[in-house]
Amino acid sequence: MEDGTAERVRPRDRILETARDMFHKHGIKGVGVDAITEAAGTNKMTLYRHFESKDDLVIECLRATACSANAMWQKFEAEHPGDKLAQLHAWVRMAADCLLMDGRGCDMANAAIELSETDHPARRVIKELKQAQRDRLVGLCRDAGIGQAELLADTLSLLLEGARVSLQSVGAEGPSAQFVRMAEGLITSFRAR
Amino acid sequence: MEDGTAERVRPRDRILETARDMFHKHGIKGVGVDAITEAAGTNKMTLYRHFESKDDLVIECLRATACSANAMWQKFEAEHPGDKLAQLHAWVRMAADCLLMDGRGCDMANAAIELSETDHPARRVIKELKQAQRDRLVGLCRDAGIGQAELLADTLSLLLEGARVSLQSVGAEGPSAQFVRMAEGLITSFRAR
DNA sequence: TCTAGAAGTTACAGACCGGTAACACCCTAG
DNA sequence: CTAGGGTGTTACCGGTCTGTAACTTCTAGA
Repeated sequence: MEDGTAERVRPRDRILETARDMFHKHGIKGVGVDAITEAAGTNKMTLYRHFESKDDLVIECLRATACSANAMWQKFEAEHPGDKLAQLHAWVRMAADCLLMDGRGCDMANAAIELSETDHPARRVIKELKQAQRDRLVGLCRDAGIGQAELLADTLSLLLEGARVSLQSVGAEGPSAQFVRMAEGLITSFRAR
Repeated sequence: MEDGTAERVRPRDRILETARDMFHKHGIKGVGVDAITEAAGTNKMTLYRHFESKDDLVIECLRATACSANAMWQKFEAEHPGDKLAQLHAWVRMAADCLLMDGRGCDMANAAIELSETDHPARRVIKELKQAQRDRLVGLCRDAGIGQAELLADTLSLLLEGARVSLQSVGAEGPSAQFVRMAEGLITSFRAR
């Protein structure tokens, strides 16, 4: 029986999803493997049968996050096929929504801050995934016909990254409240050049 | 003997300075009080005679950081007395220098990310100190004769915050490398309005 | 020199952490 | 029905963490 309802989720996936959520909310060093497995309705042994170590689990969580981000990008393309400028505005809207909904920032950035050891295995992954996201945004800006595509993409990246961390330190009434206005203003300004 | 050489530093100050440095480099949850006291050439009992708890020490460290930031602002005023626009450019230069020199981001922001518990005592302090810095930058922009002073100040804030975290996730070759160009461009653009 | 308070030392409590071993269980494919 | 792999359970290891107690040593000031 292949279980058409698909109700039964594999322990590995449950652990991964639960860990993602808990790492996101409480930070990596803020949750232990015991808490994760308990919340996932399983146990520590099962976790260590599927993941080599906590660090390994962290890395898999980051990859899963990157995968979700990919889905976002595909949604942009699906909703505005071929219209790169509309996709760029959709990116801004999505970013703003994340700011409003979420409260906690980017998992990769948070992990990078928390895992300060320069040789931590997750650092490689974070760097490469962040780099991929950057390239994607640069590509989008370029395809949208913006001259200084790299500069706009990098500026938007920094603005979003800054907004996410500002949200956590100053709060929602802080500078991050103006994110959309800043981003849209920048796009207009770069398009006029 | 009042010790004119002032070589002898009080244990409390040694602990505070050492803790600041270590928290900055390795994060709050990344260093224990034992490591701090050992590096400060003292012991745990002395730490707990001067600070109620580790959280209390963290808060004092953040206040000390804010105090250092104040000194920066006074330096701007001293170097460019009355010339607010020059002080704004000095702020950009200082921010860029910090990015190049440091590698690790803003202590307050890092702490906010690490201490995810919403009721953590340090959160109040972080918020109020960050708010003060923001107000200061807004005031500088306004006094420099910029129309939309709040918007420029907030944009610069987010850019710097973003650059600091981007530095830790993507690295020095990432978007943060363009910080000065972005900031100067923004100032020019806002002045033209 | 005497004294009081600050600082150092050692040991410990109690909790949590990541990770492993041994064993019992269940469920599904053959 | 049966075999075997995935899973659950319990107990444990060694280490680290914050925080405290009791005691000794140092040092500055009268």
